[in-house]
Amino acid sequence: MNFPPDSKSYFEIVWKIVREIPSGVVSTYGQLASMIPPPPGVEEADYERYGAVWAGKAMNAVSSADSDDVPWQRVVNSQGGVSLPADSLAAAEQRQRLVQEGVAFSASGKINLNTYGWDGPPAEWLRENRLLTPKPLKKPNEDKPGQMRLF
DNA sequence: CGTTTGACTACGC
DNA sequence: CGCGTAGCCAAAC
Repeated sequence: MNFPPDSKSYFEIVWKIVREIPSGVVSTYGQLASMIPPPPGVEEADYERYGAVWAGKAMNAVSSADSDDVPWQRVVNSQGGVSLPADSLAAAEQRQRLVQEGVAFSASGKINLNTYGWDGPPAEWLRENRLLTPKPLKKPNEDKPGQMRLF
């Protein structure tokens, strides 16, 4: 399917959402896309598949646009890892910025989304902006409800 | 003007 | 748990 007819406008929406991500937590490309309704003329199936790619392009466009206030470092891939070339300067900066915010990386360079994953903006904010409920950053398996920890 | 290349993911080994 | 692949297309080379 084609790139959104008005990619600039799509980017703006992505940036708007990213600005809502609090310090110390992270979102993913897929989660961002899940909050944005499919642009006009885009089949839902296609959107589900490539929405994350568009979110990535939106992030790619950040530094070169009037979007310096977008906390781009808080967007990672579905596995909780930095998606820039591992040896790039930008990747190093992203990791550093996140650590500065208190986000921890595992030995393999991944962030535990169960701990640092974003739940999304308040329902009211979503409604005001005509956006959808984000897909959870999952793995309900690890923090078993009902299983209490004794210290 | 043909090729390569992405700030993605889910899926299969 | 890690690596490769498909699907898709605009842009940079």
